[in-house]
Amino acid sequence: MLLAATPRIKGDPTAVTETVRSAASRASGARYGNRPTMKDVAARAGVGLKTVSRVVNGEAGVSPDTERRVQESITALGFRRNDSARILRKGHTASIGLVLEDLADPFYAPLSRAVEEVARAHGALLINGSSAEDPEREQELVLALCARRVDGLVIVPASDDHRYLEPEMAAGVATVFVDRPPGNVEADQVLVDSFAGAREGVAHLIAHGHRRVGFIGDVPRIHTAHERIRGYEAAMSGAGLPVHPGWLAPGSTDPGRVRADAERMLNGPEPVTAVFAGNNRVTVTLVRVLAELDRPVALVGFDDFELADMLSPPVTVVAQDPAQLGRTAAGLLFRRLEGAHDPPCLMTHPTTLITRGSGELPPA
Amino acid sequence: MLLAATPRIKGDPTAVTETVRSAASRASGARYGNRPTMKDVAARAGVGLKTVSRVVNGEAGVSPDTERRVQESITALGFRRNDSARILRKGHTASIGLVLEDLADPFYAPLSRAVEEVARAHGALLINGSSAEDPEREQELVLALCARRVDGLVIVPASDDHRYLEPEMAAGVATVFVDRPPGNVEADQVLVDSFAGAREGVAHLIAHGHRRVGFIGDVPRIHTAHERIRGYEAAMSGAGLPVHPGWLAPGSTDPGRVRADAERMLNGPEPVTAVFAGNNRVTVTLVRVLAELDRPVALVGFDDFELADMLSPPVTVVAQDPAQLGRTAAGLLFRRLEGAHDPPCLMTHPTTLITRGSGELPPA
DNA sequence: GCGTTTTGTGACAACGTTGTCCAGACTGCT
DNA sequence: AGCAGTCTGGACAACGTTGTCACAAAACGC
Repeated sequence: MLLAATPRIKGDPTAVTETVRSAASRASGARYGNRPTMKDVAARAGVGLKTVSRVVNGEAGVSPDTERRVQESITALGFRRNDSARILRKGHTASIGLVLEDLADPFYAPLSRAVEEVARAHGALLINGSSAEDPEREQELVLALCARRVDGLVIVPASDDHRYLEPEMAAGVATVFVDRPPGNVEADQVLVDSFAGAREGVAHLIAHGHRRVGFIGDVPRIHTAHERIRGYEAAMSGAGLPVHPGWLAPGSTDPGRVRADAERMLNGPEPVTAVFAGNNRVTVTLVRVLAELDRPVALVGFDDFELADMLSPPVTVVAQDPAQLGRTAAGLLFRRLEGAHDPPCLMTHPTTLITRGSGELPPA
Repeated sequence: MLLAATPRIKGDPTAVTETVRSAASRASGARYGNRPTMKDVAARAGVGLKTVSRVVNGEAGVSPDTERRVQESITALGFRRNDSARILRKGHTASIGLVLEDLADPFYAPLSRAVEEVARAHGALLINGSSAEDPEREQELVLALCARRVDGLVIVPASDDHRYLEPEMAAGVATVFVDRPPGNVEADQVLVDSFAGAREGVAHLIAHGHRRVGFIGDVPRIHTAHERIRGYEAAMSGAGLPVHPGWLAPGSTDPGRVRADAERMLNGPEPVTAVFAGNNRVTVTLVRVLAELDRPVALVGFDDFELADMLSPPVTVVAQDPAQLGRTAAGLLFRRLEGAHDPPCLMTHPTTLITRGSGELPPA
C-alpha cells in the first residue's frame, strides 16, 4: 500500500516516503486506548486492589508468593501505573516547568539542559516551552504549566509584569526567575551582572584606544539588554567620551536589522572604530558584516559562542555560563521544594572577559 | 537576613547572593499548597459544581448573570482548573514527549524547538528529556512519559531494542522515531539518508583528487554513524580506493578521542590528505586540529553548523535540516493522534552538499 | 489453652474534574 | 388555563490511584 494518497505532511516536499513492513508482524491483540488498571491486575492475580498498589510502589507487607503472582499479572497485562491518577491523589507531580525565549538558541539550550539534569537528579521531569519573547505567550505557557500542577517553575521572563503569577505562587508553586528579574512580584532570581559585563567589555575597547564605539543590542524592553546599554553608556561617560546618537542601536536581533544599523554606524558621519555586540545573535551577524569591510574594526561581544576562537580575528567576548545559570536556578528551585523558607533571594553571577584578538585591534 | 548560612547551591562559588525585598511586601493571606477547587468556586458563587465546570470550559447553557457570578468567584479565589483531574477524567493529556540525545546539542536543539512549535499549534505541551546516548536512560525516560500518559512520543533512539514499548504502543501511544530507526518494533520513522550523504561527501573529496581519505565518526552502534561509515566505504570502494585500517576511526565524539585519532591518521605511515567528519561535534574538533597543521588538509563534515562559512577555509558540509526533521516527525505524530491508521511509514530526507572551500582543497 | 501481637490483605473514601441524566422554571402556543 | 418545548442548573457516578482503617490468620508469650 502506497502512502501517496494520504494527506501530505506539510513542509517536506523532498522527503521520500515508504511503507515499513519489517520482520515479525506482531498480531498483538491488545485493545487500543484502553489500558489495564490496577483493578484488572488485581482481578487477574486474584488479589485486592490495594495489594497491587503495594507491589507497584514497593511497599512492605506483601508475602513473596502474592508479590510474585501480582508481578506476573502486571507483565502479562502490560500494566503501567497511571501517573495522572497518582498525581491527583498525591497532590504533587514531580515535574517542573521551564519557560524561556527559544529552546534552540545556543545560549538557552545549555541552560535548559542543565535544568533538566538537576530535575532528573531530583526524580522530576521537565516540561518546557518557548515564549518567543512574547509576553502573552509566556503567560499562556506558564499558566498551562500551573494547570498541570507542576511543582515549580523556572522562568526566563519575556513579560515585565508577573502579577498573574500571584495566585499560583500563593498556592505554593515555587518559582525562580533566571537571566532577567520578574516584574511586580517577589521571587528568587538568578541573574548575570550584565551592566558590569558590558561596561567591562566597552572599557576594554576604550583601553585599546577606541573613542568612537558603537553598541548594537537587543530591544531595551528586555532587562539584560537595558542593563548592557547602561553598561555601555557608563563605560563611555566614565572615559569622558561622548555617545553620538547613531552609535547606540538597540533593536531586534534580526540579521537584517543588525546589518543595517551596523553599516549605518560604520559608514556614517562619525564612523565607529569598534563595536560592542549586545548578545550572541548580534555578534554572529556582526562577524559577517565586519568581515566584508576593507578596514579592521574591533569587536567585543556579550556571550561566548562556539568557534569564536577559530574566526579571524578570533572574537573577544564577555562570557557568561548559561549551564551554570540553569544549574543554580534549578538548585534553588528544588531547595524551595524541599521546604526552604528564606525570603526570596537574588543571585548574581559575574561575567568573564575573554580576550582573543577582535577586541584588541587598534582603531583604524 | 543574610543567606550566607543557608545551604550553598553547589557549583556556583562565584555568584553573589542577596536577599530581595522590593516594593509592596504583599500580605497575601492565601493558604499554601491548598488550592481552591470548582467546589469552592461553586459554593462562593452559590451555584452547582457542574455550572462552574460549564463556565470554565465555555460550554453553553449558562445564563449571562450566573456566568458573571462564577467568573467573579473564580478570580476572587484565584482558581485554576486542575488539569491532572481533567486528564484523568478525559483520558488524554494534550502533551507529547520528546526523548533525544542532548537537548543542548546544536543539531538537536532546533529539532526540539520544531517539535515544540508543532505541538503548540495542536494545543499540546512538550515534555522532553535527554537520554545522553544511554539506552537505559532512554527507556527510563520513555516509560516515565508513558506513565504520565503522554498522547504521543517522538524518540531519537539511543537504544537498539524498543520491545519495551510494545505494550505502550498497543495501548495507543503514538510513536514516531526520528533520525534513527527503532529496534524490533514497527513504527513511523523520519530519517535522513546518511549513507548517501556520506558517500556524496567522500566522493566529493575523491573528485578533488584525494586518494587517502580518513573518516572520523561516532560509535557504529548508532545507526546514523553506521550508515555514514558505510557511505564512506562505498565511496572509497566505488572509486577503487583502498581503506587503510588507520583511516577509519569511529568512536566517541569526545574532543580528546577525535584529536588523537585525527593526529594518528594525519601523521601515520599512510597520511591522509582529506578527512570526512561524521557529525558536527567531530567537525568542530577537526577544524581545530587541522588549523594547527602546517599543510592544508581537506575537510568535509556531516551536519551544517553556525559560522561554518566564516572559518578559514570555510567548511564544506553535508547538510541536513534538523528543524525540518522535527517538523516532519511531529506532523506525522499528530496525524496519528488525529486518527490516521495507515501502516507505519518511513520518510527519508535527503542531504545537501554545501561546498565552501575546505572540501575543495587539493591533496597536499 | 488463652490472650496478644504481628502479618498479610482488602473495603472504602477521597483526590478534582467531566459526562449523563433529570428537574424545575420559564417561554410561547393552543 | 393547559401543554409542549426550551433553557438553566444540579445530583451523581466515574476516571485510577493512594491513605486509612479494619479484619482475618498466623505466630508468639504465658
